[in-house]
Amino acid sequence: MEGKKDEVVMRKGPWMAEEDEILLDYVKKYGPRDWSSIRSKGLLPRTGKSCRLRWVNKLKPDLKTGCKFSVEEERVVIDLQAKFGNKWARIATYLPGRTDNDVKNFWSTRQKRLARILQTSQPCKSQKNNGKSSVLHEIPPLEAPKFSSTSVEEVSSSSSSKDQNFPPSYMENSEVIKMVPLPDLVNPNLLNLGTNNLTQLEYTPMEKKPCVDPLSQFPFPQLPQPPLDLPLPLLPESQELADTNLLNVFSRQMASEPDEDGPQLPLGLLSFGSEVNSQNSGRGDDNPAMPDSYFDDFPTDMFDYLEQFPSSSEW
DNA sequence: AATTTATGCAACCGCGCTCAA
DNA sequence: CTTGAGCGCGGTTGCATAAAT
Repeated sequence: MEGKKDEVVMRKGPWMAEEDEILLDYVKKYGPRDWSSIRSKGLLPRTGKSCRLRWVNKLKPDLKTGCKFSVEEERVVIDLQAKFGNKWARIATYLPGRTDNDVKNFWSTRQKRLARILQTSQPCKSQKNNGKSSVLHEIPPLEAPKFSSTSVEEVSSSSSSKDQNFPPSYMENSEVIKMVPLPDLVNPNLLNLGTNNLTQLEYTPMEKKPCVDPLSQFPFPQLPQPPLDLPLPLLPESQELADTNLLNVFSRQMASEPDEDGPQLPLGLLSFGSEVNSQNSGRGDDNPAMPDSYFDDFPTDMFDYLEQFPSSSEW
């Protein structure tokens, strides 16, 4: 039926080098627009959508393809996700060389990883962990965070008024992001990280740098010196640093009201919350870090991750 | 070494928005 | 004002590869 209308069967799936060439050639001639005319001109048996996607995600110049997110980039994503929600395209405008798809994939991978870590760190869960306990295993009981909630709020207030056309100046404005001190939620020593990794990191302009795996280069030369005179810790595992950053963001989110976009939930709190709240169902009363509204703002299906696991009584 | 499982990424799908006819 | 094409975005899926067993 539909295949007949154009007498050309639309191709789907992975792109071949020749197709890429054709697409690049088209963009050179006509610019990155009128994607559907690529098909109508008979250049490629691909939909305009597919062409556009290929261009945006793979062929556009200056993309950082095949390069892991640096810690700076991670931080930007985490903070902006907290601020904007899942507005990947918007977040990507702050990350030169990254596409919305990159950001989206990065985030979902991260969410999964974190969920996994938190699941394996459930205290009663002896099961077959094979001693590969996560660093989060030893996170102390949650206490009320003591920190200011400046960073994200400031970003909000300073940028929201000109949201519509604010430039991707996230990293050009040194004032924009200042990490607040890590709250007591995570004891950096237990994480074998040291406070200095987790606090007071400011963004520096992210001009084009050679693409390197940031985690192999820790500590990062472009980051300002840590405020504390703690010895630089050994980097445990790459992911752990990243996850600790995420926890840092969790903590800050807990201290600030979710914005209109609604925060996507840091899964970490689910785990922490369950432990804390099992003691006092009147959460929020005894535990200011867990206001009702915080949980109420989460999408209902976001607990799905954890629901797939047996209850503690089954362990 | 073979098999299974986990992970990351590329690409597709569906929805909603914009804008020209 | 309506409508339909084009486009952009966010969510999801499926595959390839890495890691674990």
